[in-house]
Amino acid sequence: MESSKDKAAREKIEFAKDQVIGTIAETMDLYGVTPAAGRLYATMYFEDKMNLDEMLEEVGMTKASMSTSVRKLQNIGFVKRLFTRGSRKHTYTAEKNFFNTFMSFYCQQWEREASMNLDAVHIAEKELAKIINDPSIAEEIKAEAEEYYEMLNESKVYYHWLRKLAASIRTGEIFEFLPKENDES
Amino acid sequence: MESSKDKAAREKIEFAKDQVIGTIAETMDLYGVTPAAGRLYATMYFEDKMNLDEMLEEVGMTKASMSTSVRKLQNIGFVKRLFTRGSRKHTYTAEKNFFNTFMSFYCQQWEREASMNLDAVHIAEKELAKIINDPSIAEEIKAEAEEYYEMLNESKVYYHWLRKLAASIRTGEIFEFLPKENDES
DNA sequence: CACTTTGTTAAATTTTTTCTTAACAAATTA
DNA sequence: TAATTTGTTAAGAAAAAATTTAACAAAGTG
Repeated sequence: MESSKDKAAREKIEFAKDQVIGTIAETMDLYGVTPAAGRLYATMYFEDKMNLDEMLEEVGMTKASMSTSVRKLQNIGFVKRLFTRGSRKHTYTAEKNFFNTFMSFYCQQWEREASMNLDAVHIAEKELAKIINDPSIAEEIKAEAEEYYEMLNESKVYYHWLRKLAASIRTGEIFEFLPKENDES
Repeated sequence: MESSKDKAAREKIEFAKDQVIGTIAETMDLYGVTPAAGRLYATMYFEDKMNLDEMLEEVGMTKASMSTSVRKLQNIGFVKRLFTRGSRKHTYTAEKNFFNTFMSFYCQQWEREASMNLDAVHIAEKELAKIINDPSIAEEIKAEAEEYYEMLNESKVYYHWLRKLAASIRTGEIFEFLPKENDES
């Protein structure tokens, strides 16, 4: 039989894990996921791999909820499906390297922001250019169109920068400028 | 009287603005704000300055809603209060430089993520260290504690990197590595 | 200092989101 | 191929969030 010291130690380990699981789950709202998905990822962080039945056991929610949560986590790159042959159950594993989850999530997010807004800016600029280049339009109106055109043109600098940032994170180039370091400071 | 060409031009300008307002409002969910706050910021983006009454006029929502929205936008650095003397009304202006809104929002967010998780990691590591350094505990349990300790220690590299990233954005250093550029590409 | 205007907050309502129940589809096994 | 297991999806229930109404507080004005 296990000594009472060992039992206490196991409890300490669970306490330590729960501490981290709690904050990860809490901060997962930053990644736009539901509480269920947040708790699931935080739980999986300490597990090698899990299938749906283990998830509902550990997290204490329904299978449907785990199914949708795990798919959401896959979409943002926090969880990967493992292809295990000879088993009906699907197994998943959490991405435990936070640099990878960071990259996956923010690059996706920034790409969405940049492309959506650039699309809108292009459409708007085309309309404004028509006005600016039409000699028969009143000067006052043209001036307004020019002002907005200049604003939108300026905003493109930002969206292109956002894409460059995403690219340099994806390629890992950014770590030449901002290295991953072990030391505190 | 204004010519019909000029009227059409004004409409074109409104169309162009609405195109951009629409997508900004739509992508504002990335910044964790309510639809009301999103629409408000998008509207303010094309205005020099606004007071609450102008906001509810333009956005078409209640004064209470504008009041809470504008405060939320202030918190994340998207809107600033202007101190106008000699008027009872509060006036606000939108931050129109997206580099500044980016900086303000993400630095705040990343600081929250880093500090919350580092706190939890420190607490957890202290517990785990007790087990690792206790000679009377079973090896199997110690091994587990060591495994988790190593994971958590590794995760600190990420959180420190996140803070460095935030710092280099705040100081503007990052633009030496990733310059703001005017050209497409 | 009473009066008016402006902005905030709390309570109630509406809307949206999240989660569960339950029916269904897909895949595996016997 | 029938039976069983597993995972998904749609519909409904529960919970949470956003917005409005309305009461209140704060600040400026006459």
